[in-house]
Amino acid sequence: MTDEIAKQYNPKDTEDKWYKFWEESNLFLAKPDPKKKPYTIVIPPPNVTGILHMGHALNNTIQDILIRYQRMQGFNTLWMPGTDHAGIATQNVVEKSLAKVGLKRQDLGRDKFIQRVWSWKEEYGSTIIRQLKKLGTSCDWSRLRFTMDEEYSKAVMEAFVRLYNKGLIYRGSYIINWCPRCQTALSDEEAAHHSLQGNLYYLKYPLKENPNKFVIVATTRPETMLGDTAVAVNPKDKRYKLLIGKKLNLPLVNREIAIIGDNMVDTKFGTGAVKVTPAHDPNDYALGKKHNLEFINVLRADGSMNELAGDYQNMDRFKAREAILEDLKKQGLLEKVEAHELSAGHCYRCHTIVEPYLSKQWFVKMKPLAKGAIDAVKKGKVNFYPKRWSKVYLNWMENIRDWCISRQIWWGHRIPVYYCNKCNETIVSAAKPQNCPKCKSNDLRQDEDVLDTWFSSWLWPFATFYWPNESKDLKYFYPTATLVTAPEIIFFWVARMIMAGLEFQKDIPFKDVYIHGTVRDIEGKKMSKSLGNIIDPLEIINEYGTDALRFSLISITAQGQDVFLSKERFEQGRNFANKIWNASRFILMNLDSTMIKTDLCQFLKKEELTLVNRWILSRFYSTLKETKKNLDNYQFNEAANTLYAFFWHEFCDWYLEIIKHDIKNAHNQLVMYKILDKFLRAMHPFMPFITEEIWQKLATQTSSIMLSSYPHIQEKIIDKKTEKTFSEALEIITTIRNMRMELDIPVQANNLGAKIFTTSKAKKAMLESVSGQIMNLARLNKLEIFVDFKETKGEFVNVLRDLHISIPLTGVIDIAKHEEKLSMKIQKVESEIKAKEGMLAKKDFLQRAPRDIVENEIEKLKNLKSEVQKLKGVKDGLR
RNA sequence: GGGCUCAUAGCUCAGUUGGUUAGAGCGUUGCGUUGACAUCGCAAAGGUCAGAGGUUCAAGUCCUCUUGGGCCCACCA
Repeated sequence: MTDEIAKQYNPKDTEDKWYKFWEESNLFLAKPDPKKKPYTIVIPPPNVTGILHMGHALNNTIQDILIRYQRMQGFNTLWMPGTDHAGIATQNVVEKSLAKVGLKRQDLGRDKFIQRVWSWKEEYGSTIIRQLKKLGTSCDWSRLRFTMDEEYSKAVMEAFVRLYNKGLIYRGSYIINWCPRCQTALSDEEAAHHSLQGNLYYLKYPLKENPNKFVIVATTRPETMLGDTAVAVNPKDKRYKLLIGKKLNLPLVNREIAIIGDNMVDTKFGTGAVKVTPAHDPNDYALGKKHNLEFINVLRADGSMNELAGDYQNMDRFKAREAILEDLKKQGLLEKVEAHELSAGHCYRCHTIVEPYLSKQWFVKMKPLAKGAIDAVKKGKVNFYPKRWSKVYLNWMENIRDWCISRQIWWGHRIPVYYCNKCNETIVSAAKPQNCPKCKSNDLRQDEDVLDTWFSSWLWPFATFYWPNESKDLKYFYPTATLVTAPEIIFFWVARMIMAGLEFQKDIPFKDVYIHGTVRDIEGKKMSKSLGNIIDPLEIINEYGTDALRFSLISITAQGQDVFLSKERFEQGRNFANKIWNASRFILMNLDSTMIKTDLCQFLKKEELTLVNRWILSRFYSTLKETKKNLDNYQFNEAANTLYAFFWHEFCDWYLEIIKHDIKNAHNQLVMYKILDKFLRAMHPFMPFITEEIWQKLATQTSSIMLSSYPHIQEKIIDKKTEKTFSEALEIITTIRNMRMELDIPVQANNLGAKIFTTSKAKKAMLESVSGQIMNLARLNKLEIFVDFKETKGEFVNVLRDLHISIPLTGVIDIAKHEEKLSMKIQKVESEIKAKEGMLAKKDFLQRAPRDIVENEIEKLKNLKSEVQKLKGVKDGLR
């Protein structure tokens, strides 16, 4: 065939070329076809601001493996791609670039700013898509979606209106998580709790009736005291019982506040008296509602103190904290300060400490939506892999709280709610209404807020098919097969998609959820820019190739386990690619083109294959069976490593080395070609580029390996007996090689004769059938096989289980060393014998263990005993 | 406070219904290059499977506890 194949595999020569070919040949395209079964995956849409990191690389490699595997298995596969508008993140990026020229978004105004974001998106938003293509992902790019597309936005509006009309969306004033930097509300999930070292401050509030007496309260956020409207104690607490109903004088602001009693107060924490700030703490909010307290908000949206904060007005909340403590101290009202570990919510976008903040927001009632989503997982309609995540999911679902969906930013889906400026009527409508249905005025204004980004992403599995239109595609491809994602977005996204699917499509969005691990650095730290421990996938692709990246990543990803990465890890993938390359190169250089047209089955009807070929074919199909089983169970590392071990250590190290000496033999020609062909197909989902490149060099039936079928398991060809016989021959070869080493006999000297002594005629015949291979690889010029062991002077004898193996004793041998080796082996075997004897002496074992296990053990004991005897004989013969 | 997860060779990790002699990659040591591959080959060394108890004929694998990492959830002011 071709004789101009490079000695080393160079990914750069192949990757972009084949990707372009696949795309231009429309091989990723999917159309509904009633004759075929669909297999759909929707991509977790990366943020438009995203740049490819290892998490993406892992996530998308797994999806691509599934898609390519199922495509080759004959499914009508669709991998739906797209990007997410990522409201806060994208707005932040554009605001930053504005800040560089000294502008704020308010300077532009809403419409101009949004235009700016769109043009930013046009320019940079497809970066991540280009990068995904470098990974080899076989998405149907003709369907690329964006969560802010017109059609998609319609779906978002529709979902809002439907939920509102069902009474599942409401507006109200509640304590929400507020990010003072982004100046927007966040959902509970977007406020990530991290513990931090803070203080517990003990403040003294004087009693009104006797300013020399105090109630001491403990707080971690002293600045909120400006908004205190009560102090609460537990009515059962003897210390404070009598004070309930009395008044305190709130320091610094000189406001009168009451002491109230409530069972919620923990008598053991702090002093047992708690300051109540209903506008700045969720607990206090509840108390405020219950006891009809005043709600005094002392903060502005940007985290500075407002006009109600008196002297502290305009100070940042943390500056105000210091000032207030200073003043209290001066007045002798700071009792003490204790170090205290606390946990505070942090904005998941900018990591600023969020403020519990009272404001008017839109919410989704979650309990009614959660019900079906809980059942779906409990009844196994949706399955998590690994299973344990279903517990995490259920625990969250069962304690679900309402979802704050309004954001005070500009980039996003504007809430489809309009207010009449005349009569104050609220109108909820997907499209802007002409006039107020109540007073007919056309003076309407739209709600200023936009929706949480996740309020659009939760519709992803069906909104990408233009829901609410009942498209053919939606009917055909929904529900999808598998969702592949990371654990941190189970709540954000997975759970909500299940709820949305059941609510709007009346069906689950996907059957399986595969949760992979987090990619970490070698010290177990999460990879992040700020830590500077990032391994850039594009750099790895550049240096080692995409297939190397994909293979290495997959081979170390045990199901759902975190991945610890160092750069060297990718050498394994590169080396493997090179190994595949060179083995293929060898085969191509030696392949007789007439042979490859022969059909294996036809050939097998006429002839029985030689042993070595029966062996490798059996090994291949055993490997394939294992691989498919692993893939079907989402055990990607096992699948990859099974193929790796077969190809490298069985096919290359043994098989090719054996047939090398007789490569033109028809059997060898046929089998090496068939196995390479089938191996490439089995490997293709993992390493798409190199497999295509080699496939194209083989004479092929189809234009792309992508269009070929995944190999089918040929159960009839799996022959465990042959596998066993052959592996024994391989062990004999290793033993003889070791003996040569011990005697320092050079491999090149092809003048060594060996003898094998066995114990039965049957075994002799079996060994004779593989004697050619043994001679070949042990570099022997003569091999004699006998039934009974006869000691011969001047021979170097070793024992392999029930066999004696001997070669002429040339030169000097270190008898003492060899004796020691034998002794150690004898010791080991004897201890095994002892263990087996103990086991077999137990009645319980004989009675309760399955018969085949018992028989197996008896057989083993017999063999061990005979082995130890032989070993002893050889040892005695040494002197 | 609740939950999850990890501890197996020098290092990073596999080991899924309990049943041969616990595996891989890297690293280490020795040998090897006149045509598949040094991104290679042949071989070797290296493990009380964190500790204690239990279930079982049989435990790296199941149960309980202990120790030490990591993670998630939670309105402890």
